[in-house]
Amino acid sequence: MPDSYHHGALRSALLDAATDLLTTDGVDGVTMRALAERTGVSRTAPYRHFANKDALLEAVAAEGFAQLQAILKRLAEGAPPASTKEAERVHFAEIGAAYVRFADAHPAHYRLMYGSDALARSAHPALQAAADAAYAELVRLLSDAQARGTIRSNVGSEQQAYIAWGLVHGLASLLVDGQMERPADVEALAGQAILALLDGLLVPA
Amino acid sequence: MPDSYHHGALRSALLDAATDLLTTDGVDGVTMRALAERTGVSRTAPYRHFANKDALLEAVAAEGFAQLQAILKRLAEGAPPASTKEAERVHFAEIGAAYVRFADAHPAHYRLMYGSDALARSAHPALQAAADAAYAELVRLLSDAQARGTIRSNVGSEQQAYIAWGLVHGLASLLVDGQMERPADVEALAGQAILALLDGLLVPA
DNA sequence: GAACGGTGTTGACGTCGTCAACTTAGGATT
DNA sequence: AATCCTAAGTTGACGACGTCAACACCGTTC
Repeated sequence: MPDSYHHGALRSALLDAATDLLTTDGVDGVTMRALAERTGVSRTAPYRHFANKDALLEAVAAEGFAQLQAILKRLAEGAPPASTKEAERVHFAEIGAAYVRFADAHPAHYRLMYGSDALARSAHPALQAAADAAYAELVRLLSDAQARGTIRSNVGSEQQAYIAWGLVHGLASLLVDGQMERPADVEALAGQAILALLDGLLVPA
Repeated sequence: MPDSYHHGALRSALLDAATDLLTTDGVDGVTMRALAERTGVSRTAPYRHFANKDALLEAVAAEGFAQLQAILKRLAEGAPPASTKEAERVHFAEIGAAYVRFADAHPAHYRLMYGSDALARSAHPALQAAADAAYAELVRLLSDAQARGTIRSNVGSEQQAYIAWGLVHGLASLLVDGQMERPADVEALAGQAILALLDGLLVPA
């Protein structure tokens, strides 16, 4: 039913179009009017499915959190619990690399999720929940490693999670915001960063 | 000369007003029209001093880079070259804390400098230079420490700079973008993060 | 004192998000 | 089968925004 008065699946068509525009033109390219045009409806038709632009962007961001969480969860569960210390090192590095790879592959999406383009969490509790779910994977990873005795317990795993998250998020941010020259191998840099955090920068005493 | 036709110092008044608005209302609060009103001139008067809004924001961001660089430089030079290893640890932690303190004290400004609100570096070479100058302080800090034998040389100081910068920038970003619950003591967290990076997360073999 | 150029003003345009009022079409109710 | 209800889509309009074009003012310089 192409030219019917009612679109039929406008809501999901809008989300798809928004993701497309986000990818090609960045968050500024996502305008209600452009979405309407892309989906072949009039300017204000999207308002029948989303209260306003923020609500639409919230849905797009939430999809991103779900994707990221799935990636982290799959990797976190791929850890054989009683492997060697070296295997654990490599595993942590892979997770960090996967996080940065996600940001690098979907920069505008990542910015919408975590950057200044992000919506105020307080006004969007559903988003907060989606973000928390992704973060929880990271905390679990670290508290498990503490329990196994792999990593130190001199500070709580919550604080370690802040630190580890800060590191990968920092690299991801610098990358998607174009703040650093693009390294030759993004994932290798992320992996090295994790290894540096695990091993320490100081020369051992 | 209050009510004279010509303002006299509009350019700097605009920069001050922009900094104010940035602080109170965020980057979205900085509109050309609001700046004009604040400085008591008409809508388009600012265009006599800045080609467009981006040029004005560029000047504001550049001021931020200069401030940050000054902070880092002062701290970097405060390092007695032949101090104890423990003093060096603390010193690094202080620098990291100072970086995060700057971001925390001027969140909107920091976002304009480094976040998604930042202008495209390619289009603003002067900004690139200002940002590079601030970053150079960090690289110097690390390469000096490598030369002294304080920190490892298994990877280059350039990569260590990426990593260290990633960590403090990540924490700063999470903070200014409201992604994490505000920790009780921001600077303490930043300092701990640096110490964790220096010492390593892994339980020593 | 006349011309000039830097500075400030007013008017207008196109873009954006969004509200209000109207229309359409298809399913449920009589 | 005729009716009505309602979700979904449309057009028109508004205010905010960045910014261009044309004009007004005024201190400086010949």
